[in-house]
Amino acid sequence: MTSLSPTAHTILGYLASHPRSGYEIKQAASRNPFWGISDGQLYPQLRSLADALLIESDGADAPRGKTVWRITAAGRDELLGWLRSDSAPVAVRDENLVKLLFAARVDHDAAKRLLHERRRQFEFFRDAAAASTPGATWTAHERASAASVPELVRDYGLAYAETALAWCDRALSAIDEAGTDR
Amino acid sequence: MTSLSPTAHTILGYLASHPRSGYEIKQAASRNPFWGISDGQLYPQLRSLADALLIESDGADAPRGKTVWRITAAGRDELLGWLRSDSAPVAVRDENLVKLLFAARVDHDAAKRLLHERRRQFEFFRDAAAASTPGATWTAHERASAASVPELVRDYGLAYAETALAWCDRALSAIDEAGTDR
DNA sequence: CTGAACATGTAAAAGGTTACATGATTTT
DNA sequence: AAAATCATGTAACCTTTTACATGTTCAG
Repeated sequence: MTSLSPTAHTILGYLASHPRSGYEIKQAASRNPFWGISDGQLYPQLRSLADALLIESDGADAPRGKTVWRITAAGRDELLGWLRSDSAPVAVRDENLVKLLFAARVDHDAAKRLLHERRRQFEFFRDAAAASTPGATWTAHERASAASVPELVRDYGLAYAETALAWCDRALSAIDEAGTDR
Repeated sequence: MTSLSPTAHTILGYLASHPRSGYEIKQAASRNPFWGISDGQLYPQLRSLADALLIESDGADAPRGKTVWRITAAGRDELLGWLRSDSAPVAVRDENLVKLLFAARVDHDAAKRLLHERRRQFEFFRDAAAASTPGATWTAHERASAASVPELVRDYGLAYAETALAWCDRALSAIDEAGTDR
């Protein structure tokens, strides 16, 4: 029936803890390295969630002409159903790594360049993950009932970044060794 | 002006080492966990690469009505240019992890279920990465000039999977501890 | 002879990004 | 007074996925 996209469900998830404006959802999402929500998608999705009666606004517009959205009971049911359904496998789009695979055969310097680029990318990723503590915006009650999952998720991001950075260093050494005897 | 998508460039990359049919590219891509190419995209992309004179086929159709494609000099230039240009940041779509973030507050059992699902996903991912040794299809000369990059890329996939699996176990213990005193 | 794997494609829809467009409020 | 940030939205485009459609060859 409803058949919402994962992005729509993610929006529902952000509203489950407390009401937020589109702008606030956007900011929360930008701190989440595992599911981005683009500008041009967020506001139309909010409309269609409202049309489906899964969220609603206090008709009264808050200070800066912003609209604060709140999840409905039906929205909570929808969210629960999503949380209990099977997830799509993790999908990674890693242009840098694909290039590296093809570069080695063709251009030794390009391979080194790519590994340095990769290091920069993952340093940025690590810093974003470190800053993504959603718990900071939660109420005391929410934090208490949440066990420590948000911290665990942050740690996952950090472990992922550290693994990637360590690998970059290993790969750079390996390539340099191979490069000395050309 | 060509302005090809990363997917088109990836196809070029697969053809750089040796000629292949669409089906063979499809298989190679399915073993690459870092850049998937879907069925409905591959064949149209091959057409447009051929129209742009970046690849060409031996008009003569091989055995099973398959078409073998080969990269042209212009295609090699295009590939080189791509390898040397900046890469899009790594993008991860991790539905399971996003759910987990929202599930903890709401449904303790759902969180455990998600972590077990995640374990299964990454066991599968690890096995796929272990099997993705593109070097196996290379000629001796290609392997010699490639340093050990494909092996490094495979190791990256394995390290990534192992990090994720270890984290699942840590998260499950943490959640179980929190769960005993509810 | 039947099923699995080989092999290539098309059409429609969904999903997502980018760029554009506008205006209010707060800080410097 | 300017710049930064807050705040919402639209339109066009691109990419990708899904489902469908078709036919061949090889192994059991």
